[in-house]
Amino acid sequence: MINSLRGMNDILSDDYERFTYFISAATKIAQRYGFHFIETPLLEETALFKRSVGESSDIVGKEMYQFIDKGENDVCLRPEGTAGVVRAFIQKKLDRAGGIHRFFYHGAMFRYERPQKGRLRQFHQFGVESFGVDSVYEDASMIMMVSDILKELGIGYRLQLNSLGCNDCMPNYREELVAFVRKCEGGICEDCVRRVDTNPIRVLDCKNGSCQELYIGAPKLINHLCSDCGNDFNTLKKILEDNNIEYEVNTNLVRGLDYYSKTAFEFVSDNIGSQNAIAGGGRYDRLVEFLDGRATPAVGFAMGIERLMELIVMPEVKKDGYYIGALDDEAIDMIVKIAHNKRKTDVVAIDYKTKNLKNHLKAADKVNAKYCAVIGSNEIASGTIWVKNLKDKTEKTVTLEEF
RNA sequence: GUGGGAUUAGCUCAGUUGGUUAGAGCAUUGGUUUGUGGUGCCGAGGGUCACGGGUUCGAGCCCCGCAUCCCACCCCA
Repeated sequence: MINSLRGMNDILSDDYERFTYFISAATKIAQRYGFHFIETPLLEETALFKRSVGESSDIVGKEMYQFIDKGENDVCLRPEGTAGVVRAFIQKKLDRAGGIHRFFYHGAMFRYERPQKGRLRQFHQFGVESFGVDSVYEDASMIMMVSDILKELGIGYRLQLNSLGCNDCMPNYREELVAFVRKCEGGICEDCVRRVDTNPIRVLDCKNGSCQELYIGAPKLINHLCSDCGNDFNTLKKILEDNNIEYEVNTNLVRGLDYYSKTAFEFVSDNIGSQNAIAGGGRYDRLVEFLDGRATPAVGFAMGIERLMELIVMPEVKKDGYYIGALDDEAIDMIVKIAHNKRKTDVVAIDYKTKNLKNHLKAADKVNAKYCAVIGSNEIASGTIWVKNLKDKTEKTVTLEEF
């Protein structure tokens, strides 16, 4: 027997119901915010991710499905969605066109990681990207959109907020932090030693207790923001407060992808295990230029659909459509024909075998039909069909034309 | 990539110190004396005990390997 590859799931039955329910709810809300759908390829040139996500990140450094195709191109399955959207944005010359462009997307992403709960090798994200708006109000609007989507789905969350600073303030801070951590060397764990070189801000997030003690006096980025970044961060907090969105400032919050600057946020859930980030995003004003486009401010977020599916509170399934059954063999051909006609407008389940009325009613319940319609010898003789409303339990006999 | 746990029917799980024919609930399916259900009653089907080796007279149970899932690290959505 051939099984699916490790970390790659089939989505069907109840899972599929949840999956599509999420997509339709998120799509509806993204459209209310003025976003339009974009579909980009699953396969892209590897260089796209090396330049955008960054080679120092784990995602690009060790988790990509990368290979050389038959045309000798170095390609990989996309590990995230933003890079492809930005590439499309530039390729279609929308950066030159100017103005505001807002997109949403959803689809499969691929990362070669060790699977665990909430972490798959092929997983699905829903994301949005907004180009051309440098106002922090757009950042706030992203957060409001995530909040609206989660609310629509009945999902509780905690919102964590941080500012990563910009080109003016971040590099100085980074140097200061690296200098501080280097003084602690000897006392810190192996991971932190490595992080100093790869992604120094991550040391602040270390789960090792003894490292944390050493970092108590570490410089905080939030205190080193330039006036622009500081003002924007304060404005953002005020907008969220005005709109009744609770947040906590987490000065250790870092996005794992290199392209983020200024606003960074993450929505976490306490109910799905250690892989608890259900949505994350932020501003990436430098990325378009970095990928050879004309400098364009941008902000976006992505949500992990599989992680959210566990948390979605599904609406109650309503009884719908018809079940049509035959009490006598002679009626079978009749119900097939009736069902064929009825299916022009309604969901219709039929049984090809005769049953007694009791079993037909049972079967109608099983498929969650609203009406159970049955034809037996009485109905054949009079050219009628017996119909029972399974919800209010009323029943009537109508002519076939009326049905 | 590192460490730990699990794997028995479609699903959730029992299975005694290694001993005849591996069980339950739910689900499926049939019937329930002549046309009223979702919640009665009776029956039936369904298992190479994940896979591959080993120990033993004998393995679902013990040992080794392997795969997958789960948990933590790591990373992130």
